Amino acid sequence: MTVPAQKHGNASLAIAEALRHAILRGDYTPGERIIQDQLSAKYGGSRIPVREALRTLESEGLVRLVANTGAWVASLTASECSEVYQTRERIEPLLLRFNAPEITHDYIAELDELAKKMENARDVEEFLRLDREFHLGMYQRVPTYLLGELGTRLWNTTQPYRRAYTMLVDTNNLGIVHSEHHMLVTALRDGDLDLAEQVVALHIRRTRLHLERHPEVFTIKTDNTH
Amino acid sequence: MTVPAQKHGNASLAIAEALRHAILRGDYTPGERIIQDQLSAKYGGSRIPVREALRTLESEGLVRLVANTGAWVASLTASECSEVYQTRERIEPLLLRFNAPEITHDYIAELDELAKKMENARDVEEFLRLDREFHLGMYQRVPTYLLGELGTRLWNTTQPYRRAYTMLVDTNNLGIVHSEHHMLVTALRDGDLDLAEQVVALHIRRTRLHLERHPEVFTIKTDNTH
DNA sequence: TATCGTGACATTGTATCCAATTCTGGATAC
DNA sequence: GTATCCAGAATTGGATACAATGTCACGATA
Repeated sequence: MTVPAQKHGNASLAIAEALRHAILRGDYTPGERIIQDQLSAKYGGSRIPVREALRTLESEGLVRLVANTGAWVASLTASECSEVYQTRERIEPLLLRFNAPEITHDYIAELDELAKKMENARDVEEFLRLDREFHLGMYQRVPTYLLGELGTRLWNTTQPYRRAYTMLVDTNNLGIVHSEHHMLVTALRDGDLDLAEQVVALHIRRTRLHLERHPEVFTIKTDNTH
Repeated sequence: MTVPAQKHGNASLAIAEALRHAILRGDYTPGERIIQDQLSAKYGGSRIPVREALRTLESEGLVRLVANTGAWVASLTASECSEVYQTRERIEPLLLRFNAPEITHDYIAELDELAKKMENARDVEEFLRLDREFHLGMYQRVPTYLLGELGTRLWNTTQPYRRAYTMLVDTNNLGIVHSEHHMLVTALRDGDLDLAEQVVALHIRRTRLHLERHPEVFTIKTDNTH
């Protein structure tokens, strides 16, 4: 895949976007080494924009850079992941509150639709896509200075483990998850923002506690952890 | 000031550090344009490490980059600053909880000392330095994956406005601030972590409400805002 | 007078080359 | 068999040069 980079001044951006997508898609495993030359060959260009793209992704927590040594796809330990989830537990309710003015009746209907589709998701990838759309979409109704980015970052860095966990429990054993989604939709429909905040926090908290009981999810990374 | 950068692979780091310090120190005003050539001349080197340093600082929220156009020292509007404070209100109590195990009796004594020194601070700069040490020091007892960095970032991006606000109200009109600091020390000494969390949140909340009543603090930026 | 090109200039973005550092694998010593 | 050390290769970091882009003053035109 060669990124055209038609215009000058967008190569690093385009590479960052492509690599971010590839990582979230699961094309790379956590802990995998990234070689600048390989990326510049793949996307067509010199190593300079690749280096800038790696810096960008590092700041998003998706890549880990070590001076004079190299870059790796970020990997989390179980306790680091737990920390991210605890952070989400505090941030996402606030994000919901910021976005509340634009969570209209029409949009709540869309959320309801998404929640139903998730129940019938055929495979893990479809479930993950819908889950992401359900949660992150809700947080992007209103433009924010940093909360939106922060929420996305927290979501992105935990993506490989969410995938591994979802595959572990299988998509039809997610009853509680679906209940919580419907509870959230109901709370929003009732205009009960305090309850909605609590449901979001509980949803994240319960998932974290589940994850903490499955440390094997965190062994998918390759051994070149550094 | 020329950064030595003796070893290969540290120039961008050194430049980032120097520039970060300069911004926090107030050498640049929010909204000020940053020219890559000027920085590379100042710190001695080519523009490549300067560019990487700018990317790093952008990810910290201290610099704003626009493709093909340039870089500016970050500036906040009143509502953006309010958002940062609301985020701090949720994050810092969690940070306190993470660090609690290492907030020993000896360290609480240090905090008490800092709180007292702050009451006798001669000028604004000294007050700001002590205030930073009091709050951020408390959050760096235990190494974290991202919470520590996040707390520092939220603190740093609001630094120019904290300075402007402190100059506005003068250092001897900060009675409530000092009371809150002592309340926090007391709560920690009593081992009442829930109360400590609440004091931190209230401390931030009250400051935010004060700031919101002083929009003139946000007019210090130069006009080339973009 | 206000608005819209238009050009030169300033500044940023990228490629190429070279230097510095780290990594690898095998030879040697114990 | 294991550890240590030392080339050589692989890889990253940085400097210079040039291309692409944006800025801004200036003048033409309505």
